[in-house]
Amino acid sequence: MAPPRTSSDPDEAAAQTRENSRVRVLLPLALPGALDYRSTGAAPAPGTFVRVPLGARERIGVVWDDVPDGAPPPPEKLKTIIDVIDAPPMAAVTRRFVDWVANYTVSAPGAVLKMAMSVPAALEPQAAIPAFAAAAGWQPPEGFRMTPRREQVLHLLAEGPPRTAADIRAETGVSAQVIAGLADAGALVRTGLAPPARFAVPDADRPGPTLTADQKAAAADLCAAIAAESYATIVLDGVTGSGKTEVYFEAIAEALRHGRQALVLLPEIALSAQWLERFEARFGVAPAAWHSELSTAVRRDTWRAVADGSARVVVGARSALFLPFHKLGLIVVDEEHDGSYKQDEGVAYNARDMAVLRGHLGAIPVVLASATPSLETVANVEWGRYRRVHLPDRIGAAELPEITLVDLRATPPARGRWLAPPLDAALAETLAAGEQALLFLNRRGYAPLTLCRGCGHRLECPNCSAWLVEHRASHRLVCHHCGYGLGLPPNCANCGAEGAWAACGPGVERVAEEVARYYPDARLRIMASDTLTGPAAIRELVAAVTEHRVDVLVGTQVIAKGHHFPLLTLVGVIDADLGLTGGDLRAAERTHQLLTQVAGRAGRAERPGKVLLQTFMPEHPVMAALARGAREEFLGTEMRERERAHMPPYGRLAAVIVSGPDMREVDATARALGRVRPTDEGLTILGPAPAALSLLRGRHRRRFLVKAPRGFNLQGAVRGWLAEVRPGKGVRVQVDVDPMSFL
DNA sequence: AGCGGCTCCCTT
DNA sequence: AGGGAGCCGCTC
Repeated sequence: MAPPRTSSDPDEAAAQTRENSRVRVLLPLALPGALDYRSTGAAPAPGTFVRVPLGARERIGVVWDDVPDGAPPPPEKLKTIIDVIDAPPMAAVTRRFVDWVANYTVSAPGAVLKMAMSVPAALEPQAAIPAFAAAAGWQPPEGFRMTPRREQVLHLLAEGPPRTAADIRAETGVSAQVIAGLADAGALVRTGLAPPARFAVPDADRPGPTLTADQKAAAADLCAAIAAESYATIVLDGVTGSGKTEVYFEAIAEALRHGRQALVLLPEIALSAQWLERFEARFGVAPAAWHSELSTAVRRDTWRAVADGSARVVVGARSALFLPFHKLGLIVVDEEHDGSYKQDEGVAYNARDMAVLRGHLGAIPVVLASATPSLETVANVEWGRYRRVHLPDRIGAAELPEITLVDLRATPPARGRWLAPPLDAALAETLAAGEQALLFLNRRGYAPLTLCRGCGHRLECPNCSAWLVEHRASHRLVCHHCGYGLGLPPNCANCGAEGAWAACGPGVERVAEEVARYYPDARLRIMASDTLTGPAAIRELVAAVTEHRVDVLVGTQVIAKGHHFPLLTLVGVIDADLGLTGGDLRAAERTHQLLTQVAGRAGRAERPGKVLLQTFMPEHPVMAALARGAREEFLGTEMRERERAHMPPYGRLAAVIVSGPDMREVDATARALGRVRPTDEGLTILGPAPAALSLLRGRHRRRFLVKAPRGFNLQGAVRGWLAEVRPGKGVRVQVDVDPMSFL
């Protein structure tokens, strides 16, 4: 390695360092930080995508602008950047976002970068479409015959831009031979055309549905925030059926008028057929969609279109947050309370909170929409961090449905049935009136537990501490955590009894069986995530319900999400207590949200809706609040409870999960962590304790819960703590900042 | 996350 | 000695 050349000329010295400079490159791998490379020639600017050698292979990374951590590697270790990728560089705001998310979630920046580089194919050179252009200054050579057809083609191309052979033929009617002949004569040159835009521009000024006075006021409020072009988080808090979607559509329209892109996050994009219809009704075209089921070609084109700004509105699942927006002007998080915004595997992040962070970094407004805002969001409004825009009423003549509790102790269902007499009667009445009913049970399959009548042996998953759920339609017993499945064994493995299996408890299939038996004429459908595979199936079912080809819909929580069925007047909740068991501190909040959303499916048009909640504990605060429509009261009580326990949003929480295939190794690592737990003032570390699922996918799990006051550097403390212990063989230590479950 | 390189243990 | 399988640790 040649020593740095000393020079008396400062300019020359500067040129020298630039020409052989050290460049930080972040790779989309779970490495602890960026790596240093040498660049021949001028150092590429931060954000540039570069191909670099890594061990024996090559990877594409991004030139990063962070400061070296620890001692930089000696110059002789540096390898040289192979080449610069010809793609728009990663924007500074995206780079900062990656760093912030990594920091917040206590994960490797490269692991976050991987989410922001999820489409490697988008960085490859874009294939141009072959086309012809008129050759500049071409003169007919000796012996060239200028036929009318040839002249026609030359005239066309002299006037306009290059065209494909197919376009030339379509516009002139000449044959392929004419074009080839002109190309041979040098009159036309082959060139490349950029592929046509995949996404049409939504029309912001297309007249949409007429808004109510409340909606107009709320929309004006959001539009003012867009026009300010600065950060703000606005909570769009409106009851189910109040038309929140149409309100934030106006904010999207305003962002479009300002030449900006808009991003809408939905909890489950695959289930949002109705949302897409409403978008098209308002803007005339479909938005760009982003979710896991896109084909690779669509994914690549969408990524590029987001990067070059031609995709103006993107609707997507949480991963859409990491798309390379060119000029983002608005983020909407619809159903912000929804648990599916939380990613649990890999980088554990909550897309709602990271959306707020992204808005902050990009100086753009963020809209959090919900009929049942999370306690965190309610608290942030109270503390003045978020602003609230309220829609108190349903639109049109629709009223919020009346919610009645069915006390299962006073009026239990008949033996072998799940519908108690009051719900059964209401269902009969609804069907007689020619209206639709929805029976809600948040449990897939036929029965959640199968046991042997002979010895009480339970069928459990070998890889998880969970029962196998019977799915009668597919004749299988399935683990809902790892996917393990088997057919029902003929004999009990424990006592050998034959055919002595007893199905315990109901799932949606079993409720549907009961409806089919007692209401043989009712047209019945089941809606659950495992019975509806793919957007087409969902679209079909939604259409069937909307067109009244279905009388009774039995479903899990997938039905709670935003569907609008005008003829649906009865909602029956089979087991309202289901989410309250287990003692999680968030259980009451989650149950209140879920049941409010489910109840909100009833009576969304002219006909009034009715909701019956079957419960063993009608006096429970959640049930009482639902029955009285006392949301604010419930939130107040719940908030005081959290404050008393120093739990979120009044305290900060992180879960540390230690997992591995060998229980002794897991326990050894957990105990080692326990011994060196930090003792900072204000910090409490509980554990190690068996995690909620102490065995999951063949891995034993132990868990710590780290509690800290608001404003405490929780991530710093956790990072420092974990760095002190080397995990045992096969053991992984994962951090979940702001866990959804407090258990 | 991969991949080389290491060890360990089995085979011949 | 030869060689394959699993695991550890490095990657600028």
